[in-house]
Amino acid sequence: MTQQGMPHRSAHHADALLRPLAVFDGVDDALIAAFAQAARYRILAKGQMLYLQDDPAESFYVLLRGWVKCFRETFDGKEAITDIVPAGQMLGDDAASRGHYSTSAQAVEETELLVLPLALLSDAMRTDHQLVLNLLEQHLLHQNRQRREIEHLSLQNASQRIGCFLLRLCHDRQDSRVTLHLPYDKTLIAARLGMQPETFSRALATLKKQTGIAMDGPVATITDVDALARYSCSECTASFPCED
Amino acid sequence: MTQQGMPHRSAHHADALLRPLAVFDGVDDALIAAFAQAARYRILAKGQMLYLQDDPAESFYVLLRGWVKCFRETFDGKEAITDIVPAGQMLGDDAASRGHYSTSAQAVEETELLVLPLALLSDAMRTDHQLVLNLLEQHLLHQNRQRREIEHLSLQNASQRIGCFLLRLCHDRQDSRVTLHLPYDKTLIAARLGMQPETFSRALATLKKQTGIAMDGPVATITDVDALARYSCSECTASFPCED
DNA sequence: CGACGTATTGACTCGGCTCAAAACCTGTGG
DNA sequence: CCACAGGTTTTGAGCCGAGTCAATACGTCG
Repeated sequence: MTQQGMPHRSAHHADALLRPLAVFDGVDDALIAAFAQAARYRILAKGQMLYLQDDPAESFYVLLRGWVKCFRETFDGKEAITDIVPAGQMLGDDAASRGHYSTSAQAVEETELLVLPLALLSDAMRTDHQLVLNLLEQHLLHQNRQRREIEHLSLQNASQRIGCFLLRLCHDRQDSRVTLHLPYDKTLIAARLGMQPETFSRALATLKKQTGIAMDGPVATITDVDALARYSCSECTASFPCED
Repeated sequence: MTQQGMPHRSAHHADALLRPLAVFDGVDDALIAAFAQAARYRILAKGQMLYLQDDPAESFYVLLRGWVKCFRETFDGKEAITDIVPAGQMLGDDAASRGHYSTSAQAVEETELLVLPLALLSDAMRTDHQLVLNLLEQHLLHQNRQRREIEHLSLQNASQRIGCFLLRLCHDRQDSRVTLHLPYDKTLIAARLGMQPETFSRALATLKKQTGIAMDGPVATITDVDALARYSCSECTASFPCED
């Protein structure tokens, strides 16, 4: 048994990692086991590409640790980030019907993931009803998040978008005072929110003045969550606890 | 037989209208018939609301004629348009799992539609595999379109967004010269593209100068489709025939 | 014709982008 | 421990695209 440090050797481990995923909720054990059997383990270094937009797709992925940036780029090198996927999420599964990836994907930092054959997913989708229902459910959630992005880009200014981003990091906001660690670079957050790093910096400064938040490097302290919500969500179509 | 002018009386007619929809592709005849039986016919006047964001949902709809604007609005009345649905499309079906509508919907002009019970859809989703696969497929398409919106909002300027909008109206562009009629008001197009009417007007003027297009009221004549594509798509992540 | 909704044009403001420089931070090797 | 190199973040100055407010043209329908 190659137990410690090498989960890739063990279908048993992969099984335990796959089972909690939302897409596998209520799905037949045998099917999950089949996926686990076929799973390969892989580590990406920071900045390493996982796949390229329009590449023919043969695998989808489950992130175990780290972050992956999904983006598309124009001919002259500008990029639009469509998603930054956290650990515990599935990635690239939307290629199942299209046959090629709709975005490029790159590791933001050192990242562990499971590699799974897309063909297996396509096959399972043909027969497993629950699986398809779960996929549909996930895509609806994703769609709502995208809808929110569009609203924010056209209605909110830079400071409000940052505020909204911070609010979404406060899941546990029964407390009015929250301290949290930014999940990744400010530069990357800026890109994610569709603005330049300089703009991010300045907008964050005004956000500090307007609402009572304080920053110490990558650590934000929000003294009054409600004030932040009032400021950020005033131009938002969703009322505060910006539901996912 | 109430044949002409009153398709709402006839389940036979509804059947013929539902069958060509992408979601019903390959679906059991009996199931389609069940939907047709339950279908009600309705006409909306221009400007009439179909449903409101966050309303409990009991129906979904199939547009037969006209256009419906889907949007959400902020507390102070600004609105973000998320979609403008053409005839032949389904509407409000995403409420099946959530139980309430995620946007408001309003008729842009006089609009005919079929009203169908959402409960029937939910039931069918529980048992009919093909239907769920079709729904998933449709949502993936929709998601790609939304992704494109996000890119455009963050990368393209006003003129390029308009150009891209026009290009998407030229499905049949083996010909380099195309004449087309704008599907609805310029004001509405402007809102759809996330800009003010004034900006739209000015941006369209520069687009005329830059590429060889001409406008006569709501009729656009594109003399050189390729030139328009070169101008509009230079900041786009998709190469020209901006696939749907 | 007059009235209303739609479209354009003008003058001005302002948010965010660009280019450039400085301030920080973090890790590395002497 | 310090010096240095690399990346990240901040600050500054100037510019440009799009929003705003206001006025004017254009259509169409009564």
